[in-house]
Amino acid sequence: MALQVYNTLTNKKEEVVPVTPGKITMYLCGPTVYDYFHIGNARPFIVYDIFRRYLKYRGYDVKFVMNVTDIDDKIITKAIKEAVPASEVAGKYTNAFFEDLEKLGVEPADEYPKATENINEIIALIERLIDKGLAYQIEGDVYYSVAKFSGYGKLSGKNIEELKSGARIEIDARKKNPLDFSLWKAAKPGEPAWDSPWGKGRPGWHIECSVMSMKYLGETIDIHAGGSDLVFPHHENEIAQSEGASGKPFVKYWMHNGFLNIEGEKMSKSLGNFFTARDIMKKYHASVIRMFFLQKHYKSPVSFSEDRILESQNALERIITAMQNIDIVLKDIDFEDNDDQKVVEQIAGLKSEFLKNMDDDFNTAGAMSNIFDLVKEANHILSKTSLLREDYITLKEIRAIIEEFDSFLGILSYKEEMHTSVSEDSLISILLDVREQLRKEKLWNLSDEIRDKLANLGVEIKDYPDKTIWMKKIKS
RNA sequence: GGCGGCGUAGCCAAGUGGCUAAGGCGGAGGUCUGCAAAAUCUCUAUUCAUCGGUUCGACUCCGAUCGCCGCCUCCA
Repeated sequence: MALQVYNTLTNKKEEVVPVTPGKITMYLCGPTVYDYFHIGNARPFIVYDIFRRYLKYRGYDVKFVMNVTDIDDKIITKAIKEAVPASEVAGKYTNAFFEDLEKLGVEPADEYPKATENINEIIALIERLIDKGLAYQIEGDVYYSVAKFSGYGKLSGKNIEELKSGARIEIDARKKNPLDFSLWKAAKPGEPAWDSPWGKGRPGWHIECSVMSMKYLGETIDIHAGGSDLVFPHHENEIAQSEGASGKPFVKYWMHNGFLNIEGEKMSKSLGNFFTARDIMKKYHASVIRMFFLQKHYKSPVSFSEDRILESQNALERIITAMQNIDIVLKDIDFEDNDDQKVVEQIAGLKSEFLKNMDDDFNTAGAMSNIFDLVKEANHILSKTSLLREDYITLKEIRAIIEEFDSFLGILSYKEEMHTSVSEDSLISILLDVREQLRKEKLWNLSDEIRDKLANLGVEIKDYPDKTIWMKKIKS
């Protein structure tokens, strides 16, 4: 089955046919850097990271761009509050953004263009829109005239007349239409500003994504993604700007992820009901957070709570433990590398189920169940008293395939990074050596005391016939 | 009011017009183990919000009702 994606533009699942065969251009609306991002903001960063890597795994040449909005009302407000330059606020949280992304195991985008580094291009696009009669200038501000763009509303399914009658739209008497949005904002005293044909000012929020998408990926791109709250007005406005200027379709497939709710409400900065990703990661491994999102469909709303995260942690440990157990069994086995045809076919069947789910609008929740099918098969073999040659081959295959999938899932690092501190590692290994001696002498009281005390410190021990392994674990 | 989405076991969560409705977490019991942990085996939805309709047949399609959420204002 070919790769299918739910397209917000058509409200249907569609087969992905790239603009250029074999290549995928993908744009994700990035952060406004005025604060640390929260765990809800992390969702698109993680899920589209997984999708992008999956597309690469499937053989597409993927070019992925995410913008950084580094000039904006919120940044200015924060800068005033903290009595520092806006650029300092932006700089600080841009750095934090990259740090957190890396910790989340997100592969760097091909480009991270910043608004302030594309002012000339932004001005050029606004001029183009003015020339085409789609935008107009008032006292140093420039507005987009939505009535001039016939496709306005096609993404969000809204029409201009209905929107106009909506009570929540702020009326600015200078605008031709209340829905007209700003492309360029005249500078107020003390605000950061750039020279432009309309005087000193700064770009509106929507224009930068149009500029950067077209600049780095072309006038028509394959996938443009973001949270579902961006459908209107942000993405609607991007279409108006981009298609208004280029006359070409802006995006083939619009993808929108669902929200993270907390106690039934959307997690958001303005509601104040949020946890920053960096705080969550102090307590839970990034792989656990990825697992949490992987177990849900990206379009569904998700409730956040520590219980849910813990559930994901336990589920992830089932996979990790199986991988460790396979390693222990396979470690001393030397078998010639000739594959068993029956095994290969069986595993290929399980593999194709997984890929089928991923191809179906990135059904990661379904795909994860296929991973657990593999885990179950491996555990089943591991529990047998004596293993046949084909058992070893099956284990080897299962291990390889899960590792292969992890090239885009990014969850197996849980194991490795639970052992980060060298000094801690060596101390524990000494304790375990001692305990091993005690166990040989059947001094169970002492050996159990070591185990229990380590457990109190969050170091969990598992005894196997020929070795003992340990990992750090957070208990609820 | 308009637009979009959702309601599947104790919890999380896939899914299909028709064989036994995935998987995970949690729970119960048995096995294994010095004890733990891990693992394994068995059990944990005669039923998919409610009510109608279409159909030989629907949880899956259509309509209505109830409930929940998002967007319509900055927002992932």
